[in-house]
Amino acid sequence: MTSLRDVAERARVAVSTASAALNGTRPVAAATRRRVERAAAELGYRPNLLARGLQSKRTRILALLFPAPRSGFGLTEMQFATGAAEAARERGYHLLLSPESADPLEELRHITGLGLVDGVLLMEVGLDDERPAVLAAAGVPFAMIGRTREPGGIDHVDIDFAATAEEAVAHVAGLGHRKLAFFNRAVDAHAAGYGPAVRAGREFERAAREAGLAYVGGYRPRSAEAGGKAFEELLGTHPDVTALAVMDDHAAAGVIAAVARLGRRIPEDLTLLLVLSSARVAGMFHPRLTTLEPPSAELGRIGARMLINRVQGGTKGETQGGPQRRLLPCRLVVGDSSAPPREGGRW
Amino acid sequence: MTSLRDVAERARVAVSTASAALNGTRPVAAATRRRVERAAAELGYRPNLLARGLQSKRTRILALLFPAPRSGFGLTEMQFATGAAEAARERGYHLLLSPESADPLEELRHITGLGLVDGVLLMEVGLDDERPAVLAAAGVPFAMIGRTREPGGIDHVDIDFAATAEEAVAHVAGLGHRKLAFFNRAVDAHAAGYGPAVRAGREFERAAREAGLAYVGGYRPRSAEAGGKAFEELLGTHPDVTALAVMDDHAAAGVIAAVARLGRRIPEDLTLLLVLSSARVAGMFHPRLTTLEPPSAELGRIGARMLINRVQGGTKGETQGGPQRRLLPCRLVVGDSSAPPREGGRW
DNA sequence: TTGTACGCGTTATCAT
DNA sequence: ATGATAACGCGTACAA
Repeated sequence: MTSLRDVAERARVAVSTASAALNGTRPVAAATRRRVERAAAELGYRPNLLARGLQSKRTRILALLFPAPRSGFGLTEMQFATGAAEAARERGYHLLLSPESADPLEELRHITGLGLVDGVLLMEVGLDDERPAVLAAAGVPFAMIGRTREPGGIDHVDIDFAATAEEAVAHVAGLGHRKLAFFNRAVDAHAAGYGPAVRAGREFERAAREAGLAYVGGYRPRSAEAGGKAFEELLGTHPDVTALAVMDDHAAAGVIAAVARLGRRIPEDLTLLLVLSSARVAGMFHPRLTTLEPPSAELGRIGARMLINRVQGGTKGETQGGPQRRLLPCRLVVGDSSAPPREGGRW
Repeated sequence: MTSLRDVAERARVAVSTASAALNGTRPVAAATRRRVERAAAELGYRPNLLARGLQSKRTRILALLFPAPRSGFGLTEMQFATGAAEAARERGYHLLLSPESADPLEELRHITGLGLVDGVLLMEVGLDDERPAVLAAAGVPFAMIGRTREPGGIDHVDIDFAATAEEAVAHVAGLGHRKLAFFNRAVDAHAAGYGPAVRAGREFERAAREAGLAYVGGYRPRSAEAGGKAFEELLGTHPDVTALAVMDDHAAAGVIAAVARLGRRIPEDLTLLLVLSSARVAGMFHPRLTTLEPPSAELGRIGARMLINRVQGGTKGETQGGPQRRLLPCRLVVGDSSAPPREGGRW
């Protein structure tokens, strides 16, 4: 391991001069700087992050608190990590993947107590998540992908459910549909406060009403079987439904199967929207489903950037001011499951 | 940040004694140790990883080199990361997610030059991957998830394609099928040396032959459309095919659509196997596909453990010996796409 | 403009 | 068994 000392020796300057020359932290004669830079290049010098961090109290390492993969945990959730890692690298930071154990709060205290990370990125934030309070109390910079019920002054980036629902409703209404049903994601017992489910449900209902569409909600199938069954129930009470948005991949598969069983077709008899899933997954269905794809990697990227802003704000005086908030709509990817309703068609 | 010095003062001992008491690195009187431990607990002391790493030359941080998510990059690949992160945490290590840039080799030199990580975990290893050589030359401990053409003495964990193919063939043959076709994964131009595709292709052919089954290979559809087209071509030359294994999710979707177009059914007219995909994805198809699911998280876990063994082997004298190698078969998850062939059925 | 000296928090070495 | 002290590699006052 070649150290700054080696570089200094080779350039015939003091270590502090070498440091200054490379970091530009104080005026250095042009000639000297060049000697140092050349020496550093020749030796392939890399500053030791540990030593630098020990001294400067900043490691340029961020932690992403990663929940244990539950069911319903898909590709999109995982892309938070890749997006965040990329954005971090672009700004000279590193991302630590911190899997959450049984006791997330203890995990949090652990990872922050080590002095290893400059800040923490939270994902899968529950409406009543306790982690923000712990972090705030500990004085650790953090940002959220997702948000609590009242994010207040906390930096966060989340899906813009209102805009997403509006776009979905506009798409459906534009095709001529008059009644929209929505199958929400099943809430795990412990995750009753799952933000996306709550917000999406609320916003779809609101958007439909504002667009003058009849709306049917309340279903939360968690499997293909449940999806098919929910759909049949729905037809029992609302045989005039012609459009359905589903927020669960498996439930959508069940709906497709149910439609086929009934001898009907998509999209002729039903316009089907897949909500919060990747176009990659939607493309595996037959027909290819119209999708509202969350900008997962982008959420991760922006979350990381917010956190870095916050971390640097402490010293550099940037972004010192108010909280950073950002809401991103899903992208509507129109597939082969969207079509105008049949004239006077009923189930 | 409460430091060891604070603990020492509170326990009225020297810093070195406090260190020894907590780490058991040298004999300490029971009473003294208890005083130190109590002081540490009361102060909520956490050793500073940076300082420890600076001194001991070991950071207990591993880097997972993460390729830029290409197409064909799915949930299973991402589970390497979560598995590795979990295993690392269980053994007191941390996992750094290192996205690969345009120049992977430079990336490698960068991440290893920082003195930040004790070792590197490689994934998506190409048959002629250059990274192992770079790491070996740099003297950086590493392990691979996947393997090069000749892994030689390099620690690695990979899918056992031979056993996987045998299990698939046995399943199909056990149902009474006499002819098996295999649609391999499309190879990206730059990834001509993609191990899983090469090995799976070879092993399926071998396993079929050894089981006395006729075999048709050579197809590499990369999309749903291509999958459907490939299937129709296949039927043109081999109308007696009754079983098909597909290693690409989208291609499988295309095959399902093509079967429906032809007015035939799965599994009655075709037994369809999805290879190297998650049961979660397979469950979204209709019918639910029989799957050969790779043990992705387990691969990640074992890879991380191997790496940790290797890293610690340097000092502790463990695992000093030969290379660690481990091959894990995929898990056969029988779905609704498997059935005996129709009597005398032809396409 | 440059060099010297100290400290970050820890472990390791050497006395005691 | 314990305490003082020297590193680890770097940044940063302060002195020159």
